[in-house]
Amino acid sequence: MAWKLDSSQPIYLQLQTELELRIVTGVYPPGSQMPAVRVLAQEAAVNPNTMQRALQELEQSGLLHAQRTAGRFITENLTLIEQSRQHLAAEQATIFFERMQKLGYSRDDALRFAATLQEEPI
Amino acid sequence: MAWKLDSSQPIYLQLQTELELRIVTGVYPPGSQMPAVRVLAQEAAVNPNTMQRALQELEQSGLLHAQRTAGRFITENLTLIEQSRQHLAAEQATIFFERMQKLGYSRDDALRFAATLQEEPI
Amino acid sequence: MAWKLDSSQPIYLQLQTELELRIVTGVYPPGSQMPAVRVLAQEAAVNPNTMQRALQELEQSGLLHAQRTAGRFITENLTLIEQSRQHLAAEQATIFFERMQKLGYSRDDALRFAATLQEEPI
Amino acid sequence: MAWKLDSSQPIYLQLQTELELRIVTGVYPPGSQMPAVRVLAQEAAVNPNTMQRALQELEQSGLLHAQRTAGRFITENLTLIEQSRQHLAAEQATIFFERMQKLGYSRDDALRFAATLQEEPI
DNA sequence: GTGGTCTAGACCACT
DNA sequence: GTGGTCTAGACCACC
Repeated sequence: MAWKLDSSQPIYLQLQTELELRIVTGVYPPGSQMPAVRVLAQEAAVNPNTMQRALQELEQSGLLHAQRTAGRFITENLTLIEQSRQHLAAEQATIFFERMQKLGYSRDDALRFAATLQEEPI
Repeated sequence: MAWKLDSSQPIYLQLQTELELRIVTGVYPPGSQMPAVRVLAQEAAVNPNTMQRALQELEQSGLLHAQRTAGRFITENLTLIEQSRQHLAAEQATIFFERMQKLGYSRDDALRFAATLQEEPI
Repeated sequence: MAWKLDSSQPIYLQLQTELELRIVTGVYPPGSQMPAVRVLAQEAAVNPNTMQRALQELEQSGLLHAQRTAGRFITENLTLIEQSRQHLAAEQATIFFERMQKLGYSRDDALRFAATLQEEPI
Repeated sequence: MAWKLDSSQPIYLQLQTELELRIVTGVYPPGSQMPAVRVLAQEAAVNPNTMQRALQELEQSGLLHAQRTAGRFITENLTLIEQSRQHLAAEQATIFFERMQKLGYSRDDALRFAATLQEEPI
């Protein structure tokens, strides 16, 4: 699985977003066990500590819970997962609005512009 | 001025987008002279050849035109600049739609979601 | 059974408190025989001499009495055990008051505060 | 200043509690600048990363805020500090109740017992 | 094997 | 100088 990381943001935040995305999209289904920290870290080619930090932050949001020796598990709370999905979506929308504002589009203008786009506009 | 470059894309494409953005937003106003290649290259901390390539691509699009000895100038054709602005905007909108699709939002859903966002949603 | 020891206090005092707690709470019932020193020492992962010292101190308080060859026995004097229970409780209350005083609570304030706590306050 | 650490709990949690205590009791007054991470770490004889972790957790609670290059500052929000004081007090009270319960005292019994204690009961 | 903690030491951006 | 991030590698408790 692809772990694309860049230097525009701290790695642990990017890992956090990617993990959240995978949970929200069902790559890691509700109630299932997460791969071990060390496995994920190797996949993403980062230090286990960095991956651990990303996982811990997700744990605070309740999306994950760790069982000392048994591993980490995804929450079965679908409401929480749906909230997370909306959180990620809000993030994307905000980025979009920010960048459009740089180009001189108000939020309304940006929405109107996007609404008139053809399927493959570039 | 900031030149943030990453390795996710060829450098010259990132330079091109940044230059386009500056022209479109009036940092480099219509009809004015562009800074010299060497200056721009130093600012962005890239090889002058790479900057040269980005500028040449912009010449092809008509946004810039070179005058043998006097340097490069931004076009005075405002229609062209407006087209470029819409091109950049379309790029952003496409990125937005792609990411929202990953999250399970259709184009309509994405627009509806964005429209309901408050000012400081994150 | 858990023997959690730290370095904040002499080991034998910690052993003494733990043994007292077990007698008071009936883990070692009145009149019954104590496990052998060596067994206790191994459980707690301490030197038998250290455990021996803790037991001797308890003998002085009357909670235990040794019978030449047969081993050590817990007292059947329930009044003595009850006194010991109150002694341990007083210790805890004192610690509580000390820490609350550090936080700016007088003894009365501390009691009033504790009385208003809900079941799962943290 | 004393930094007493034991192994009964993760160090960063103990540091967190100690820092909270110092803020709440005015050792570090509202609005003032905290000593630098490296200074605190040396004082407590721990790794700067461990101290940093403790500080970051306090930052999440709002008790501190970091200014990238200028240092960390204690909040001026007295309400927040008072909340923190009550939080620490609730922690102590809970520990007290737990230990008294081990000794066979209900919450009411524990309070009644503590209320009858003389000044120097041990 | 698992997650959790800690240390040592490095580099970065910012001022 | 400051805080922030990252890595490498160690040890622990638990089962």
